[in-house]
Amino acid sequence: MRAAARTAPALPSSSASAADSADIASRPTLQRYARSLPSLETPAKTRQIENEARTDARFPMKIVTRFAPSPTGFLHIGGARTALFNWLYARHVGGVFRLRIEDTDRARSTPEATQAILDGLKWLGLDWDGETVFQFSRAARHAEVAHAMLAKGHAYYAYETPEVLQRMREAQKAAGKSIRYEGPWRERDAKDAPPGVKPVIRLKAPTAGETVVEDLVQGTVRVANEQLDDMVLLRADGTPTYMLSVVVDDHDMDVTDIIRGDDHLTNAFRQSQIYKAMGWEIPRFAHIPLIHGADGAKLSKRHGALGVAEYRKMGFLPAAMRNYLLRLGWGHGDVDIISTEDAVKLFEIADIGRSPSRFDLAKLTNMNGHYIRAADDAALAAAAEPFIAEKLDRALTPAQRERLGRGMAGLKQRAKTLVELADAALFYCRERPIPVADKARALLDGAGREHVGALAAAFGALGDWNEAALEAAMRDQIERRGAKMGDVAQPLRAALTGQTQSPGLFEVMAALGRDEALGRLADAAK
RNA sequence: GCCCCCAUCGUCUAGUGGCCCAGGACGCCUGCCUCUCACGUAGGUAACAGGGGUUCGAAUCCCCUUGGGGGCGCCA
Repeated sequence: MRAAARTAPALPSSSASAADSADIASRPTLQRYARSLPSLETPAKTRQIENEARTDARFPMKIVTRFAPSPTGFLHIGGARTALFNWLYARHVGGVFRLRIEDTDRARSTPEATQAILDGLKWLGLDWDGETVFQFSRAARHAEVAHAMLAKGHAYYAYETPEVLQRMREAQKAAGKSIRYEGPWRERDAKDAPPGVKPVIRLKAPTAGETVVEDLVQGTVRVANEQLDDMVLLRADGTPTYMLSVVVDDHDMDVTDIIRGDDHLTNAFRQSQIYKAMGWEIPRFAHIPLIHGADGAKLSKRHGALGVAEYRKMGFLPAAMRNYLLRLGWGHGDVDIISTEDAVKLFEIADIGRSPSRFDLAKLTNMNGHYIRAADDAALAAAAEPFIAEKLDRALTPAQRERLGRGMAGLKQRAKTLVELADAALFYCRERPIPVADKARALLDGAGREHVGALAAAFGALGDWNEAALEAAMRDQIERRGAKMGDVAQPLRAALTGQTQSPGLFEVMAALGRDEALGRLADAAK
């Protein structure tokens, strides 16, 4: 039946590498499916047999997932997670992950939003296979399918205007009835059509029985067909509705597994009716619970939902973001820290949870700290540099960049975001004389300044400028002066960094380098 | 209003009938480490929504209630 579907206009093909890996995907994947299916009852078995059939050499079974956002705003956290899950699953089974921009709503779609989504996915490191499909460009094919359904008797013309429909809905609401289309055109002949009204094409949906969706996350979900009405497939202006477009595109793109938000669960019923009407194979559905805000309310643009770009600006690392999003609704035992590499190995749809979760910035921040600490020093310095340059309002000099690189090991223990890291790193990137904070200045009065002066002399006499030598010299001075480490260390820190908090002193001096460190001490001892 | 989904610490979750007077992580509190701040480390706080069943035995299975969420467009 897949073959029959090949009448579609050419779609951009998937990447060659993905096609090459198709055979590896077949066997183990089947077993995984058996596990990930909600029950071992008849439907599951039937589905497994269908999968067997598709291992036919001409149409090797290949998993195809997709992410299909509509470009009406930025890529928010929920969309990002949906994309991540689709991406992970495709990579896990050696399948294909595709991107489709659902821009059929011409009034609300913008190129800026499309760009924001693309940028967000790239930043998150979710690469997709093949070319991006723009749904609007396929409108003619959607209309073609609507007319094919008309020809098969699975659809009909309906002549109500939007205003009439609106009144019908209001009447139903007032009468306490469920809101469904119950117009006369399902049975009436088109020749009775009122003049001047452009018709829509509606699906002739079954009125008896029930529609069942075998959802990989929610299990078997069924609804009585009398609850579902005859939805519009093609608008009066000849453009397709979402419900039609998704089905046609998913079919034409050979999508086998649809992982998407819970809010689409009821759509799945209607969509499977379209699949059935066209005689197309129904893909597997996995409806994942939505992410809510910290207060439990739906995450929306005006309710704490930020675009992925905002998290980037707040100094979160893509790897941390992926890990956090992964743990929102998916788990592998009780492990929290899971690298993307491991996630690709472990990700199973069967392990997706069924209950909604809340977005917790504190936990994301903690995870980000973990990834910062684990990051490579040079890579981290490069990632932090734009944040530092922005705070300084200038680019770093080569010398400052070197100090930053040498100081990174200590810096990264103390930061949970790149913004914090940049703040903490600022003193390495200042030129003498460095600005001194009030609290630090207070430490450089009287006794403090004397300590610094004595220390400067001792350090200046050192042959080797390294942490061990500096520490030995300092301990020696402390002993001679009959002081305590605590009394001497803070003034020294103030002189070196202009702050009261910093990485370890010897590390700071080593990273600063002899000339810079001694210079700063001299500045403070003046 | 009708339909669908969900329900373990404040949050993310482990748990698929006995190993659980419920484990981990974040947060919060306390101690230790210590030149500051962190990191690390030792501990503490805190949950099976309620009610009925089934069973020798229920966080786990069933039903009801309550609560939360989603959908019901010529939006996607």
